[in-house]
Amino acid sequence: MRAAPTILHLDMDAFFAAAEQASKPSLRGKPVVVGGLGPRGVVATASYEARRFGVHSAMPMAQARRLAPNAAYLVPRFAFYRAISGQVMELLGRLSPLVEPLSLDEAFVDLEAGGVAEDSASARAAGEQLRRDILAVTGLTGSVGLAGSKMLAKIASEEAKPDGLVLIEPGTERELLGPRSVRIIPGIGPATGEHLRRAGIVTVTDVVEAGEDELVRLLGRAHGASLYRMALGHDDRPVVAERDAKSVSVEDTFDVDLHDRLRIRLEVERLAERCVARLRGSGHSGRTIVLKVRRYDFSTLTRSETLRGPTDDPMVVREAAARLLELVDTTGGVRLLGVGVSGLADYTQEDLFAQAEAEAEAREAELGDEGEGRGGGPAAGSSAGGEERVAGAGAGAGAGAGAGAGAEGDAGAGAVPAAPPTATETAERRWAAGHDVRHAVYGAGWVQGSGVGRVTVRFEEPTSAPGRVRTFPVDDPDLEPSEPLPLVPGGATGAAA
DNA sequence: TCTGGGGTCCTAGGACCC
DNA sequence: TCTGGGGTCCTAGGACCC
Repeated sequence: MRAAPTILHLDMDAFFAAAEQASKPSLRGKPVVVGGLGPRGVVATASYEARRFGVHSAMPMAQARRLAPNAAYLVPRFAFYRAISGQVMELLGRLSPLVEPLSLDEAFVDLEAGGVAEDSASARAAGEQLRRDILAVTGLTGSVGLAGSKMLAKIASEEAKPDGLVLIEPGTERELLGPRSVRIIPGIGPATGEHLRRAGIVTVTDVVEAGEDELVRLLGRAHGASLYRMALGHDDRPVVAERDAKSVSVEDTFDVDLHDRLRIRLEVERLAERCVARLRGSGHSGRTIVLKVRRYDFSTLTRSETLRGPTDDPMVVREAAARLLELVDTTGGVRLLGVGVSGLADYTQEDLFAQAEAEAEAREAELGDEGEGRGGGPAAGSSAGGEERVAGAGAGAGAGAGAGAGAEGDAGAGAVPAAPPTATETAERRWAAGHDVRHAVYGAGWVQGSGVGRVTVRFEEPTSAPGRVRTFPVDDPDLEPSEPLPLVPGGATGAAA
């Protein structure tokens, strides 16, 4: 806890929805919901207009449609959001070398380390200037929290929403937090909140009065102790610029539960390959393969296997995932499958030196197992790990960085169709709601909807007046998908990440 | 038409070692 | 052949966050 409020937390306001409104003049001031449009989609972000109808993040899309039938429903365009996020992060980088992104729309900044603020007045000035810069560069609003710790800065930005700035003066945190619900403390979710409530602990003051021992008894060592410290306003966690990834995973929820064992196996293998593509794209390999299965009744289980050494070989991961699937009973149907890799190592197969080292270590471990070797023997089924990685080295050499690019475009929020798409479905998929298009005659626009062989386009762009709607056949040769346009006049934005 | 996708951190039990 | 404590690794599950 520092004496001056020089830790800044930025949170963009209703980020995905606001980006869509900035991009589409006809949606400004109207309820907009961004999320998965399939039968099992959920809300990623609702605009403030949509929130007035009770729509919020993580709500099933079907429920949102009942609450706000007249809202605009759009699929997320992650490449677009990533490009805007990049601009925002660039602005943060001008304030300090210590910028810790938490997601596309959120970050901590250590203003003191950047030398741009040393007291309340200079911190507030930096925060206000940042908000003006973000608006000028992206056309979007963000809320800023300033405080002497990360936790308080985050609480402050929450209080500041939307489009505001709140500074918590060091020394005032106890009286500010005291009467508030424990739920304002980051990390206290519905389950912990309910657990505490049953113990008679509702406010932050209640937490302090309960004492550390009682909290540890209720919540366990780490959680209890950290909640107690947070309630006192004690939080010394530093802003950390570069955090290493710990795992990479992909998962799909299917529009309809999968029953056919062969189909399930095929999907697991496809997921394994996508996962490896992402793994390689991030320049990693990993040791532990995790299979995730969500059954028809929403019960979720995971099975994992740790190899002797890290791999980024698609075949090794695919086969491990397939072995793990053999351990799972899928009777009754499966709604979600996922494949992940953890225990990441900082190199890929192309890094031959590191690879040779890992193999030497693997051999040592193997020998060691018979003698004085230490700690846990090789996991079941891992015997293939070492050898197959060698086979993969040749195949891996060519793929490299490009592999990750495939993951860029995949919109996470949509569910996967249960059957191969028909030609019409494929054409309609090209015209995903909300995506930008260009027509040879009418110019720039975006897809308002598609179905029964037709696509409806609204012709407008970020800097134009609200435009009008026209409908075309899905295979109209004059119509083609296009890149997002800059949100601000003369802005360099928009291009895919 | 109930409930996405990508992460992080923690706990708890068992194996194994010293 | 009875007790024991500490530490690491692995697996499975759960809470939480955006």
